[in-house]
Parts: sequence; structure tokens; C-alpha cells
Amino acid sequence: MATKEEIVKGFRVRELLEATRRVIARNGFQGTTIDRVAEEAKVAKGTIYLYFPTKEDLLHAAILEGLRAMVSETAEADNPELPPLERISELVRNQFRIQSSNEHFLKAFFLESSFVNFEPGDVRGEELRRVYIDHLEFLASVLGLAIRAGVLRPTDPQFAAFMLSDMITASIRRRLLGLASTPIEADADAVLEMFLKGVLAP
Amino acid sequence: MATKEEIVKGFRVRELLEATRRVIARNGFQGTTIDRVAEEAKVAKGTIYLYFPTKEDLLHAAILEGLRAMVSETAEADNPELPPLERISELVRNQFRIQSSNEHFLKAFFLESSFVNFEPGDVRGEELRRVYIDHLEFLASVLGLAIRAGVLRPTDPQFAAFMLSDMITASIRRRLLGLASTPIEADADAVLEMFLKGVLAP
Amino acid sequence: MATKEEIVKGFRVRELLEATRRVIARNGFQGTTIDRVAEEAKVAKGTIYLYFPTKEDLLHAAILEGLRAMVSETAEADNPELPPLERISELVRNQFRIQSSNEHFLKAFFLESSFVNFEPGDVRGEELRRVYIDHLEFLASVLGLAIRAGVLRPTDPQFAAFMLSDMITASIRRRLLGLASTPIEADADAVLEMFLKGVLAP
Amino acid sequence: MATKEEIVKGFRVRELLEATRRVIARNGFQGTTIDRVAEEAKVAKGTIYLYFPTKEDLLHAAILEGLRAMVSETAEADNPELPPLERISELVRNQFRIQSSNEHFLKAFFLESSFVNFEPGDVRGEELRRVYIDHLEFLASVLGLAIRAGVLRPTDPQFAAFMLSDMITASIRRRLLGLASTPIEADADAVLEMFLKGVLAP
DNA sequence: GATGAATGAGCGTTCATTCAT
DNA sequence: AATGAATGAACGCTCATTCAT
Repeated sequence: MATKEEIVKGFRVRELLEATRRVIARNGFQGTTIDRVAEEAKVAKGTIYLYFPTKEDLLHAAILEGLRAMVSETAEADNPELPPLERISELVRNQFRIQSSNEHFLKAFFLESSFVNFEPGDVRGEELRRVYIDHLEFLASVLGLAIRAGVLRPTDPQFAAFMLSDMITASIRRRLLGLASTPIEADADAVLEMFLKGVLAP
Repeated sequence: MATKEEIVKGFRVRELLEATRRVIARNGFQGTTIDRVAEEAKVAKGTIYLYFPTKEDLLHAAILEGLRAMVSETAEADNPELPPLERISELVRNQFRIQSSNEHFLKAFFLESSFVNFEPGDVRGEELRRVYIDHLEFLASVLGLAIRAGVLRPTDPQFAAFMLSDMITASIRRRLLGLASTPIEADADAVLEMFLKGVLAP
Repeated sequence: MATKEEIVKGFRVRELLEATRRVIARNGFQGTTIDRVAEEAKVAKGTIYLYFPTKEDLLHAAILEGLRAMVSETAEADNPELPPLERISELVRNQFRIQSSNEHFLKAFFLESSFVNFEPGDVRGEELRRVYIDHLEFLASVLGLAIRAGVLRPTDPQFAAFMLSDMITASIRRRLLGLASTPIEADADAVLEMFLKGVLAP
Repeated sequence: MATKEEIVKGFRVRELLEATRRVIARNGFQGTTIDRVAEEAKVAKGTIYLYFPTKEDLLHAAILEGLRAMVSETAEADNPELPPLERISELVRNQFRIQSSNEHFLKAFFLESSFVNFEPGDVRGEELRRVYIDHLEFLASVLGLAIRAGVLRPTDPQFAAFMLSDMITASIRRRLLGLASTPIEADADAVLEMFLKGVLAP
């Protein structure tokens, strides 16, 4: 059961993590310093160390929470009762919307960090990977259902899920690199069409 | 005409760039310091500054050369006389081979840096983007030919090229994240199949 | 109103500036490094940067304060009600006393730096020059009064002030170069006599 | 007797010292590096170390020679047969001319370095001081003659020589600080008048 | 608990000096 | 003798972390 202190602590932690993400969004990972986070959170520098033992832990927690928010928002927006194809279609559209609304934090995340800053075997890295893998498995399960329903060809759903997820990220990245000329609304459809139909002439 | 000194200088530059890429591979971009490069190249710190005016220039040159090597190797392995589909197939297979052989350096590059470390407008960043864009345009031109030949559906070849390139990178990334259970040789085929046919049931 | 923190900060700043002047005195401007100042002030290197953004700012502030102390001490010791000649005489005597008590810092300042270390147009250099020029103008105004009172010949008071100031400095420099055999008390009188009467036989 | 090698060596040394003074003139003492001197002398960096064991020795020799040139030019321009007052007058005018023609090197010397860069007891510092003292003694001897001739008041000629020399330097410094509005030709007369007659009303 | 002044290891960079050619 | 590539100590500065208040 949560004591009053724990609740207060929870608030502080949340504030710190949000401030951290804002700083990441504004300055990138490189430019994220403890000083800046403290200033953004309107808290003394030392205070951060009451809640996080190192900067890496703070960053990790901020990313993890941000990623979890994105992932769970995806899951919540999912409607399992839709026909498989429409469900997938909605998922893609939702994910586009989510990543675009979160854009600022995710921009830095997808362009700069990914999952590399942690050594293989590092607990925090594993945790991060875990969240991502859970997300992929959720996608894979949806794809798996569609395959079993005969709507999709029998392919490796894990592989397909990874590719689908990456294609979404990729088209956002493409936009951030200044290589997209189409309006952003068209991206979800373009990704979906390519994912579903490929490029081969019928 | 190259004098003897220029040749020696060329060797040193190459050694330094290779050492730099090894350090990037081992420590990531964040962890790449002049000290470490010097140690890796078995050279005093100051020596590096005889060949590169700043650390950024060194990193840029190392990345640029690594990227160019990858790109030009792709172009050289291309056989324009193949039928469109086989040509694309070969391109994908080649790129897989190339990116896997370069694996260590490219890992850090594709996972960590992308093209972000340079401010927009930075000459070096633009140069880097240019190389990448050239590569994409080459892919796009091959896809464009296939479209005009009626082998591929009429789609935006730029978009398709970006996605294809990214799918290759993604499946390597997937492997680096420990999410692949299939043998690496199967990746190229899997990417190709998805790219060409999509996942939709016929 | 000064808070407690501001007072403490003021102490630190003063300690740092004094330490800086001691280091300048001991090692000259060339030999003044942040490390040495930190050691002299018994403070970690980084601490200095909490109070001064760059080394140049630290040096500038230390010199400026040292110069201002000298200049304002001169002004305060001035007695405007004395007859012109006695007033000038007192001014010279006072300046000798002041410059000799500050000797160590001023030695380096007058022998090494002058006002050169700052580019023309540099705000800090201008500030330094300003203090010096103000001092000269104060001297010039006193000389100007004496001229209008008919006690001094009509000459350019700006020029005379510069020369008088420099003669004082010069005779201290002469002492530092080991060229003086007379007791230091005699210097003020010697300078005054030369300044007032010149060397020409009557 | 000078061997051929010694003559060649003499040429090189002279070239190096001249190059050094040009670099000092252009970049100040701070900005004088071995690299720049080597480039200015069109010689490899290592070559300098065949002739001078350290940078300090090079600088010292360059200053010493530059100072000697100035001093001996003063002595050569002297006409001992002139009446004392005219002789002094000519000396001052000549020194102004010399220091103004050498202006570039001397500017840095008089504004930046003086004699301080060498520890007391340092052989090179003493040598420098010696040249300067010799010059002062020459001036003092001329003043002494004038005193004995009854043209100047009986004063300490050493002191007077130092002051006269410094007043010349000071008025050049004043000009370099941007504090002079009169034409440069007037400086010599102004210094002379002040030195001879002082500022006191008759 | 909260603060923020203090710390010092570590960074990128410069440059006097050395030494193999 | 002459070269200039190589060296590495030293510099100014940053910033994650600590700790007295």
C-alpha cells in the first residue's frame, strides 16, 4: 500500500521524467544535461539524485516511460472486434497519430538514440528492449490472427510486425530528413499499401 | 600526381579513419574520444590534429568514407543488364552482404547516429545526406525502370526506395537486437518477398 | 538589498580576484593559468567557472578591480581645497604610496600587460581603458585648474597628465629593474621636481 | 676567424631573427609561435632548433638584436660636437624617428613585453637589461655633459635619462592607445619642452 | 527532504620540442 | 644540415556527482 510519502515521491518522479523528455525533445540526447533537466523541472540539481542514482538511470526511466506511454496508447486504441484488415489499418493509423503527436520526444528518440546506449546485458537496456518486444508481440499477435483468418498470407508474424513497425518509424524519419514531399496524412496509407500489397505488379 | 609524401599521408589518413570506425563500432558515437582513437591508431593525440582540424571533421570523414564504401560497393555490384526483378533481387542480396560485412561500424551508424549529429545547414552533414540521398536515388532509378517495364506497380519510386533501404537496415537491426531466429541468409529473401508481394493473401 | 547568498558570493568573488592578482604578480599574465588560480585560492578548478564564465573574464575582473582600487584610492586621497601646487604634490606622493603598496600586482600589470591583451573593440578592454582614461582625466582636470590659476604654464593638460602618470610608473619600473639607488621616498620628489621644473638651468 | 660555415650560420641566424621580429610585430608576443616563425622564415620548424635551443632563446635573441639596432642607431645618429642642448634635442628627435620607423616590432615590445618575461637572475634577462642600461648610460653621459656645461640644472643624470627615455616611449604608447590628437611630429617637441622646462609657470 | 556550491575527472585542442630520414 | 611528422604535457572548459547546510 502506498504511503503518503510514496505518493509524493511518485509525483516528483513523474515531473522529473516529463521534464527530462521535454529537454530531450528540445536539445537531443547529446544536449541533455542534468542542469537543464533541473532547470526545466524547477528543482535543484541535487534533488534529481534523490530520485535517480545516475543520469543514465534518469534517461532510461524517461525513455522507458515515454515508450510505454506510446505502446500502451497503441494498445488502448486497438479495437479487437474489427475485421482483421481494418484492425491492422487502424493500428497503423493510430501509431502514426501517436508518434506524430509525441513527435518532439520521439524525434530525438528515433533519430538519435534507439536502444544502443546500453551495453548488452545491461539491465536497463534489457528493460527497454522488453517494452519494445512486448509491443512487437502485440502487433505480431494481431497479424497472427489475420493470418489464421486467411486474410494475410502465411508469413512469420514476428518478422512482419518488426517490419511494419519499422516502416512507420522510417516514414517519419524520412520526413524529418526532409525527403518527403507528400502531405503527412498520406504516409499511413502509403505504408499500409506497401506493407499489404508490396510493389509487385498484379 | 601523387608524391611520396602524399601517399604516406594517404596511408595515415586511412589508418586514422579505420581506427576511428573501430572506436565508433566499439564505443558508439558518444564514446568516441580523440584519446581512444589515438590509442586505437597507436598514435599520439596531437598526431590526429595533423590530419584533421577538429574531432567533428575526423568523425565526419570516417562516417562519410564508411558510407561511401558501402554505397559504391552496392553500385559496383549492380548488373544493369539483368531483368528488372532479378536486378532488384541482386541489389538487395548484395546490400545485405555488404552491410553485414561492415557490420561493426554500421551498427553504431544505423543505430545511433543517423544523420543527426550535424546541424541542418552544416556543410558536412549535408555532404553525408547527399551520399545517402544519391544512394536512394540510385535505388529509386532501378525501381523506376521496373515500374516503367510494368514489372512493378506504379508507385512513388522515391518512397519505395527509402522503404526498401530501411527494411534492409531494419532486419539487420533486428538481428542486432537479438530478435532474429532465422539464419541470416534468409533475411534478404524475407525482405524481398515482403517488399514485392506484401503480406496480403492473394 | 543583499541576501546572505549574495554576500557569500561576493566573498568568493573577492577571494578569487585576490588569488588571481597574486598569481599574476607571481607568474605574470602569461603564466596565469586557471589551475594556478584554483590552487592559490584553494578551490577546485571548476569552482572558478561558477563565478566567471571564461578565463579572460576572470583576468579582466581582477585587473579592473585592482586598477579601480588604485584609481579610487588616488581620488579619495585628493584634497581639492589645497592650493594647486600642493594639491598636485600630494597627488603624486599618494600615487607613489598606493602603487608601491600594491606593488606585486601592479608590477606585472605595468610591465607586462598594459591594455593590450584585449582586442580593440573588446568590451572588457574598453572598460579597462575607460578606467585608466578617467583617471587621466581626473589628473588632467587638476592640472587644468592649476593652469587656469596661472600656477602652471599653459600646456595641453591631457598630455601633461599622461606624462606625469607615466613618470610615476616609470620610476617604480626603474626600481623594479634594479636601477635605483636612492631611497624610495625620494622618488616622488624627484618626479615632481622634474615634472614641474624640467631639467633646464634657470 | 670565421669559417665559411660560420658565415652561413650567421646569415641563417639573422634571417631567423628578422622573421621572428616580423612575426612579433604582426602577432604580438602571445601570438608568436615557432610554426609562424618557421613559415615566415621559409624554413622547416626543426631548423630553428639547430640555431636556437628553445623558443625563449629565439625570442630573446630577436628582441636583443632589435633593441641593439635601435640603440646603436641612436648612438650613430648622435653628433657629439653639437652644443649640449641641440645635441639632446637631436637625440630625442632621432629616437622618435627610430622608434617610429621600427614601429611595428617596437609596438609589441613596448606595449606587451618589456623586460619581464625573464626571471631575475636569468642570464638572458640580464643581457637585455644590460643593453638597455648601456643605452641609458649613453643618454646619461650626454645629460651629464650638459649639466657640467651649466646648461642643465644639476640633477641625477641617470634618473633624468631614464625619465627622458620613458617619456619618449610613453608618448608613443599614448598614440597607440588612441589618446593623442596632435600630429606625430609634435610629440618630440612636446616631450622635449616638458623634459627641459617642466610645466611650472616661469 | 531539498538545496546548490563545490568538486575533479575528462574532454578537445595547442604548440614547444624531438628525431628518423 | 635540413626537414616536418610525431609527440605529449599542458591548457581552458564542461558536467555528472557529492555533501554540508
